[in-house]
Amino acid sequence: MTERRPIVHVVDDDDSVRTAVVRLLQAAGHEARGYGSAGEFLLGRSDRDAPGCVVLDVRMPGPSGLDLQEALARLEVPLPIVFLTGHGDIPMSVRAMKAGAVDFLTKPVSRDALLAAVRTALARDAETRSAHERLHAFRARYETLTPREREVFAGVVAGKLNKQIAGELGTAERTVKAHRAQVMEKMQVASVAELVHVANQLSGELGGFSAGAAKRE
Amino acid sequence: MTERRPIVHVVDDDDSVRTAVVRLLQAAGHEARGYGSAGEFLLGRSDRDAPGCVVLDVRMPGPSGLDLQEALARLEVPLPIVFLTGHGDIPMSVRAMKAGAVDFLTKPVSRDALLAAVRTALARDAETRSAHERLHAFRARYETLTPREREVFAGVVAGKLNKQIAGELGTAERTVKAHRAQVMEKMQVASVAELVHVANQLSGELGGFSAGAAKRE
DNA sequence: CTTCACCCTGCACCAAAGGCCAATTCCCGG
DNA sequence: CCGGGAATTGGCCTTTGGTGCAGGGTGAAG
Repeated sequence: MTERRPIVHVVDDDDSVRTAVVRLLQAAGHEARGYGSAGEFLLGRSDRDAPGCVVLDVRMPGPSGLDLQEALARLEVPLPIVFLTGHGDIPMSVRAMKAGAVDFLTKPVSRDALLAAVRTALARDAETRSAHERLHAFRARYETLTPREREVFAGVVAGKLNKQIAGELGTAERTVKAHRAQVMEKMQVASVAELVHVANQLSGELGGFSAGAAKRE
Repeated sequence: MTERRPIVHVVDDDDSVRTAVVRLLQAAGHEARGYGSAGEFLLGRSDRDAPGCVVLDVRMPGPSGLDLQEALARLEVPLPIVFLTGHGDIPMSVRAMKAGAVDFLTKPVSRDALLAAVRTALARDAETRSAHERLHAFRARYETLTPREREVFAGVVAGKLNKQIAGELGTAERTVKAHRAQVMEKMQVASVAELVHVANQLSGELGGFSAGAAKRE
């Protein structure tokens, strides 16, 4: 895979703080880059979805750190954020944490605390990123299914018999078998168990089929 | 089911604040009870796992709110916590939020903010509680499986053929079929799809079988 | 010793799933 | 108008899955 080195983005309008943090991170072996404002950060990222995390000052001229957090949350794979501020208050920190921030540190921050938070953030990013990639492959395969195949897919995952599926779709059982084989082929799975497993993971994004009982009475 | 009314536990050493909060909650239609200390709360709960949530002051004589939070986290179904304090700081709020607190409010708190937080807490409790109960039933059924049946269970969930399972267990295919039927019976599912679905949910607690491919080459 | 739960197995039978080959109809874009 | 993908259906045959019936073995508990 593209084993890209994670990048720590440091966004702070205070030059001295920013460069100090960047150097500290680099000294600890991280790839770090500084930005003077939220806008600069958003524009300057060539690699839109490269792995990494953000160290962010809350209070800055222009868009605040919280605004930036909101913007980042809309990315496909949102970068974890470590807040770092000198003028914060409790409601602000709570809001940031509720919105998924990894940590909310106050200046002056200890070297260890910052590094620990960054490590946590990078770890979280790696996790969500790999989870996301795993699902991405399945979603891509699902996209290749024809409408009819998707219906059969749903039926199979729900534990229905070919006969039942055929009845519901108003077609012959033989047809369902054909589609079913196509589904297994396209989804690259060898057993119903695997198919269900995949479906469960995708369920959030595809509208639940939930494997609800077949309920043949 | 036991549609018990959720209870809001208010823990605060300040009598006036406590009674005020309790009354406010009761006026809003909640079942609320007050406790003067963490210890009093822990001892006074007859219904160990009744639904509800906790409104908690961080700074109290004796065990602090954060200590109590830690203690609650060890319960089978931890009660969601809304912190309410007059003497908090950012690190404290961050720590509380990281530990799963629903909100961290500062005194004086607006009536609406408190009620909103309590509503959120109760909603979260109801959710985790129902999820927990759902899994509890499955776990109980899984407990009734004999060792052999569990092995077959794992095999089936992994998408293996009866023949393969038989080979691995060193028994006849017929035997596997027998166990398999028992498993379906005991787990109260009608299809492999359902079984896999259940297994996926339990996987965290049972050591993953992950439905990894059968890989018969 | 008897009872009981658990484990194992054989035979037969039916239902369901899956592979192989082939053919028809519909509809879209070139 | 035509090629081609999608959807559909058929038949045929093999492998699996699921059930019923019957029976045997072992170890722990009463």
